[in-house]
Amino acid sequence: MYDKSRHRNEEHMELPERPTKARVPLSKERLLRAAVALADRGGFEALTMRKLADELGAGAMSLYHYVPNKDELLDGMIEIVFGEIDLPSTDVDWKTALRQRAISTREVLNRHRWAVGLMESRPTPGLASLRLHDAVLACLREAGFSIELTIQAYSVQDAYIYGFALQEKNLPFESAEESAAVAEEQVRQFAELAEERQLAALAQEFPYLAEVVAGHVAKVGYDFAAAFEYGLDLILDALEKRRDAA
Amino acid sequence: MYDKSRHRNEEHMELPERPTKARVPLSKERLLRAAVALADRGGFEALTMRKLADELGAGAMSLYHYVPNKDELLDGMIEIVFGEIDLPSTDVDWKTALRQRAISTREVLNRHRWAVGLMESRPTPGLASLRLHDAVLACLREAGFSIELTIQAYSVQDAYIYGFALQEKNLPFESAEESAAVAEEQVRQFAELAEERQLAALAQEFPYLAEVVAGHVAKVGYDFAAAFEYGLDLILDALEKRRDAA
DNA sequence: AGAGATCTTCGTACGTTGTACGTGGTACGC
DNA sequence: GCGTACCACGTACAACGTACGAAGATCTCT
Repeated sequence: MYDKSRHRNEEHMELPERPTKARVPLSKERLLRAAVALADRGGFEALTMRKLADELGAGAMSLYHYVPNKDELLDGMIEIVFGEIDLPSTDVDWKTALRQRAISTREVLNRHRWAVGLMESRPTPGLASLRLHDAVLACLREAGFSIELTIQAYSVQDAYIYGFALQEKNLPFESAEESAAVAEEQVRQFAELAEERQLAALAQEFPYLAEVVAGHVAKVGYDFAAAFEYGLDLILDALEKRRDAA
Repeated sequence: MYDKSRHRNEEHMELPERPTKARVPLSKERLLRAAVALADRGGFEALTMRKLADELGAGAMSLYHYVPNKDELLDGMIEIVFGEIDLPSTDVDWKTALRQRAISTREVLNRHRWAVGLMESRPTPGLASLRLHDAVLACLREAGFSIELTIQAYSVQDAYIYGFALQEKNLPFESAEESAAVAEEQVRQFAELAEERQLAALAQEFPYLAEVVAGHVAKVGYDFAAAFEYGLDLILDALEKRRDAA
């Protein structure tokens, strides 16, 4: 990093030392943003108090002036993630609005994969989280869903969204464009296992799996965004029917 | 635990020392079962190589004779969990069969909450996992679903099941019976936040959230099993319609 | 029976983590 | 000038995963 032991201006021939970089004061805001960036870049296990401090050009213990412990740091980071999710619009019909917020949620969770599995589990929701919850509930209630059906609708949607994000969590690639990589990966897994059992025997033992992998995924690839929206529409349409049947 | 430094039968006045407990030899099987039990009891963070060794009356490094590292230990544990999930029956119609395996999956994931978030993410699926995947695909294909629709159907179901389990992951209570506890918890969270902002202001800022929490959840409680099955049936029925429309 | 050889067990030690504690420096009121 | 905050950080400790190599246990072959 840089030499912390040097004195201020004792040696007047020193470099100007770019005051902007070093002089930005620490703050909870800055901590959280740097932590999110670090986790995005290196994954959850790269988020270490020491590494985060290094990133900020500070000592590890300095962080504890702004955050009581690592758990609260995580809470703050999750609040940032929740804040990035689009609230359902009030200008369009409920299905379009909820569809959009679901897609937005998936995008955000794909940007911050470390957050999947932490967001729903935190015991104390923050303001951004509450705001989002309230907006979604508002959208459903104003669309004529009963309280009971609203709760169910929320439960189904969120389970689906977070479950889908969970499955995408540690895919080897980043964006859905290079979907052919999935096929390669799948096939490679088969090949790996084939070292223990014979490949033919494996395809024979799991014929339907082989059919799907070889016959479809490997051929046309797999578009996660499209798959997500298919299931999403399936759920939203079904919810609408339940509402109208009541 | 017990005194590891004692010699075999040097001191003949020793207790019979229950040979069954201490004499059961270590084995990968035993490791995995003990590890699952430990994680079930104390949560994921309680699963430590040292604690696991203690549990087995062994030294920490002894474990590494049966498992190359902790990650492979986790893989083995996850295989056990997958093995506990009921395969879809071939004797009943597809919807009943898949309904049953979904319910079984939720139960298993509720028994082993530490596994949620690990199972889908492992890069190398085991045999139990493959067996389950194949059986589910078989069920759908034989019910007349096209390959494309089969993939979609699988994706939607699993996303929903794992997502639901994720939401249940760190609930404060174990079984769904004491569902009133949820309400209490929810209300307590409101009360906690009310220390920063006023309670009335909070209910005013999030009116729909307040309506749902106070107006319904707190009154009738929340039955997770029923909610799960409601969403599950919604999805399965919708899938059936898509199949018949093709 | 004795001598390797092989299989299991484990003590010690290292590097990394979160963080308790106390110390030093800077800023600002009087 | 002198406290009184506040802010930054060095050191230290317990707990973690695990590399290394040395013991003990068991088996094999003569």
